[in-house]
Parts: sequence; C-alpha cells; structure tokens
Amino acid sequence: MQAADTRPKRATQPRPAALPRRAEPDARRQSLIEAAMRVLARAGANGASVRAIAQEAGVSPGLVGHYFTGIDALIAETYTHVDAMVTRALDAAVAAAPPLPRARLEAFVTASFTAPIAQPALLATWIAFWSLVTSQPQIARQHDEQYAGYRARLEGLLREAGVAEADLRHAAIAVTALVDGLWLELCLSPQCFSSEEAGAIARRFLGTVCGGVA
Amino acid sequence: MQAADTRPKRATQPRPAALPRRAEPDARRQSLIEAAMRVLARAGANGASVRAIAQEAGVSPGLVGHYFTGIDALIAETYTHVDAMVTRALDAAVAAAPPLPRARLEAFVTASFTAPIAQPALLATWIAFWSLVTSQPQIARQHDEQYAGYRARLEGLLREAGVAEADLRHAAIAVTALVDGLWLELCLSPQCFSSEEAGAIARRFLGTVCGGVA
DNA sequence: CGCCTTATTGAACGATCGTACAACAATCAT
DNA sequence: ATGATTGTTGTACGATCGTTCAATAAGGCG
Repeated sequence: MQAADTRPKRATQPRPAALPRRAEPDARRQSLIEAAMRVLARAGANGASVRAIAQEAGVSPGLVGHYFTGIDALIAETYTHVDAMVTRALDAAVAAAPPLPRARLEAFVTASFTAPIAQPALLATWIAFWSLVTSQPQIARQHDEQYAGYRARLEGLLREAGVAEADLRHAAIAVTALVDGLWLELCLSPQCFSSEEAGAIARRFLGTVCGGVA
Repeated sequence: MQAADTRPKRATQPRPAALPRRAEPDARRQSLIEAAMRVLARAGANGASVRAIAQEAGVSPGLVGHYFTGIDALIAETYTHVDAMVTRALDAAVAAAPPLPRARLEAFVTASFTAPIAQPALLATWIAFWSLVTSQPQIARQHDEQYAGYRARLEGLLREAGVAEADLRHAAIAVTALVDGLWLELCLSPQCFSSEEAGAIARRFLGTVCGGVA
C-alpha cells in the first residue's frame, strides 16, 4: 500500500500561521495533532507518516518523537482531539435546540450528519484509529471509553425524552449503531443518499424508540 | 534462508495443504486471496504486506505481482471474496428460515451477528478496504456496487415482508446502517454487548419498519 | 554577559515496503 | 525428445518507513 496521488492539492483546511521557531510545548503538540488531522484528510490513513505530518506542521521529523512516544500515540491523540471536537459540536447542537427533550434528541442525531462531523475527510482518522484497536490493548481501552462516553450522553437525552430506564441501554446502543452506520456510509459514498435523508431516517427511528407520537 | 521456518506459529485458521509447485492458476489466485484473509485476521490491515501474504501462502513474494497488478488489487479482491462469503452465509440463513417473509427477514439480520460474519478477525479486511476507498476511484466504485447489491437483497426481503414500495429505499438504508453499526461495534469491542443483544435490537427494529406488531 | 535548560534540527540507521526482472522449472504440444 | 509456454523463484532496487541521537539554537536566569 503506497500513498495515493495527492496531486490536486485540494485545500482541505488552510495551514495556520507557522509557530515561532521555539514554541510553547502545548502549542507545538497541538499543531502536530492538527497537522496529523490535515494529512489524514488529504492522504488517508496509509499516507499519514511521521515525515508527512512533520512536514505539514513545518517542523523536523525528529520532533514528533520528542512529543509523542511514537506514531501510534500521535494517531491516538489525534483521534481523541477529533472526538472532542465532535462532542463539542454535538453539545452545541443540543444546546441550540428548543428546550424540549425530543427536540434536543433530534438535534443530537441531526448534527451527526452535518458539518463538521459528517465529512469524508474525517473518515481517515477513524480508519487509522480502528486499525490500531485490534492489535493494541491500550487503544482498545481508549476506544471503549470514548464510545461509552458517547452512549452515556445519548442515554441522558433518551432518559429526558421519556425512554424507560430498562430500555435505556438497548435504545442507546441502537441509536448509536444507526447513526454510526449512516455516518459511515455517508462518508464512504456520499452520493448514495444525502445528509438530509440520513437525518430523516434517524429522526424517524427516534420516534419509534421514544414510543411517543411525534 | 527462512525456508525451514514453516512451523505453525499461531493457528487462527489452519493453513490448507500446500499446493503443488506449479498450481492451477485459479487455485493459486484463490490461495493467495485466502492467505491475505488469514494475514489480515492475524496482523491487521497494517501488517498485510506482500511479503507476509506470500509467506502465508507458501510462495515467493514475486508471485503476487504475477497474479495481481499490485497489493491494492489483492486487497480489493480479498474484500470481494469475503463479501461473497458473507452473501452466501446470509442467503443460506434466509433459505434455512421458515418460509414466512418476516422470518426470512429476521434470519437475514440475525445471521449478521453470528459466525462466520461477525468475527473481529474479519474487521481488518473491511478496514484495509475502506482505507483505499477515498483515494482510489475504482475501489470506490467497487464499494458502491457491493453495497448496492447488499441493499437490493434487503429491499427484496422487505418487499416480501410488506413494506410499501415508497418506503423501501429508506427502510433498506436504515436496516443496513443499523446492522452495520452494530456489527462494527461488535467487532471493535465484543464485550460491550453480545451478539444476542445485537440480534434482538435489530429484530425489534424490523418490527417497527414492517409496521406489524411482533 | 555567560550558563543552563530544552526545543529543534537533520542526518543516519536498520527495517520493511512494493515492484521489477532475469533465471529456473514444470508442463504441454509436437 | 525437443521446444515453447508459463508458473515460480529469488534477489535486487529504490523508496519510504519509524526511530534514534549528537549537534544546534533559542530562550530564561544568574
């Protein structure tokens, strides 16, 4: 597997201004993680090498080893960063919704299919992370924790919406699976169905889960 | 060199008997694809190199280039092979079900969470394939076709089960997404919920899609 | 200013990657 | 048997991989 052609040089995200030659450690870490995001979006999971990321960040390859124990740790932290960004976007969507339990729930799932969450450029980050889950127990644990957090947030919204406590776990698993499946297919072949259709399908499912009439 | 080192190391799947030195071309192709499956299951997407696959198949690395245009083509054909195996297992489950539309439909989704489909060892094949979808248009086309085939089969079962023609497309997309999401999470963290739970969740969803009460 | 800490460099290392290719060997037609 | 065909080998090549590490440079502090 070799790096794919990246000729078009499509501007996925503008590169931020270069950091001072000697930067604040936290800022440098962050800039490396954001560079990894851009490389993953542009070149895919197979193209996200130490050298490519360092070049994207405008630093020497050796610096990666100074901030991360290895490329896998950088990928894992990039996943954490993207996951936090997704969580923030979802929380913002919920907060912006009318203060009705059902509306908040619908805002949660609808936001999953709109920018900045559902963009094919983010898929490579998940793929790169998933490919580490099987072989690295620590990565598997991280995945479990972040997914558990996602489901816990969803369980809270479902509880507000009146889902019985006994059904909460299965309902959260079901909604999570449906949203993830729609999200994945939306990223893999965006022309198969639209974000609006995905949102409509998911909201309709919420109607059956909450048992209530719309 | 390392010709003597053919002792069984880790038996994920038993390696089939070695082919004769000069094998039937179709058989050799097939053996390379099956070797790729075993390597993907054992070493993950990042470990599925030409050399590892050739060694697993008991042939020289150069032979891969004789049967496939490159490692990406071998991965793509491996995906095709696994997809065909899944399709066969699903069709067999449907055929073995009672000849009632709803039972056939339930058999279809239930089989998605039992061997030989839902095993974490298969996840690496999907991951390796997905990582090629973004960068290679031909792979993207192949993905679209195989997913369309899956949904078409599901649409047929849903039609038999009485789903209105106007709802068929969205229903198939929804069931596919739910099953895929459950399947993915089941492979990524098998301890989070069980295959039986996944089946129960999916069957319950079918009840709401078909409109009928269970 | 000189000293100390440390962020950063850039090259080098060994390993592995995918692919190409000449040589070898096995089968088949004649 | 002989030649043609082709499956198969093994190696070599250039590229790239992740990581290491001595050298360098940039600030903080006396």
